[in-house]
Amino acid sequence: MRLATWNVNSIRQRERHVRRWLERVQPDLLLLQEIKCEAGNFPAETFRTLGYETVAVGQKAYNGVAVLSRVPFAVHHHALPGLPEDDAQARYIELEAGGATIVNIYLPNGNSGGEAGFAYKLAWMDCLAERTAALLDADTPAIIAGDFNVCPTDEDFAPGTLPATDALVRPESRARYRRLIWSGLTDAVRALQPAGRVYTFWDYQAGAWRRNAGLRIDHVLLSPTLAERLVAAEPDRHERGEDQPSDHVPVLVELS
DNA sequence: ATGACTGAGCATCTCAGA
Repeated sequence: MRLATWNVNSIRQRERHVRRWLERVQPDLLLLQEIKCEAGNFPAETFRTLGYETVAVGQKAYNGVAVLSRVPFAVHHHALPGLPEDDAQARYIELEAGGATIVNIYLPNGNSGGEAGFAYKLAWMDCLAERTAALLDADTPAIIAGDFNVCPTDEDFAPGTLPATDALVRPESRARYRRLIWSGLTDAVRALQPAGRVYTFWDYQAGAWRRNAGLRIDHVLLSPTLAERLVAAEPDRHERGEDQPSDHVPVLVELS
């Protein structure tokens, strides 16, 4: 099985990029974040003609997640279980496909909205940890993937790109990411490339792509039995060099 | 010294992204 995650920064601006990428790579599942539209405006028909069925959870202007699949699936949750009922931010889809639970997340950035915005990020991460612990306790094969908005270690961002006060690297964010790892999940990319510069995002500003001043914030986490089947895991840097690209590239994982 | 974005929206600025 081949699965990818990709923050597209507006599906309406990136529809042709996604279409071309699906034709080239042909993954079984593609998890999208920041579709930036309501579910009814998601271009599902475009992807259906390529053999992919779609589920989208969206809202106007911000956030939004979707899953494209060419294998049968069943949607289990349209929001992160445990969050307040009135939380309307479109950041989570959980489904079952290929005998595994697939969780697609767009984790809050945490840099806007002051301390309240950062507190929301941390609460969201606490809630995610509860959810993943429940899946692992039940021995459910699970993949937790998406835009985590966390650089797990200092090796996961280019020197000088972020101040220590940034929500992507603050100790509180990293501690919660580590809790996910310590609970038994495997970071697929780092399992195969334990050290060195691996990035999934390059800012549009200041020539970040040209200087390779990137961040590694898009992750694929695997439950133990799926981690044993890990064959490949790598960001597709090619996409960042395309015309009018997203600031994130796809991360592709292959399981035997 | 360096370089100076992108997308959405009740829009021609503001907010968010990271």
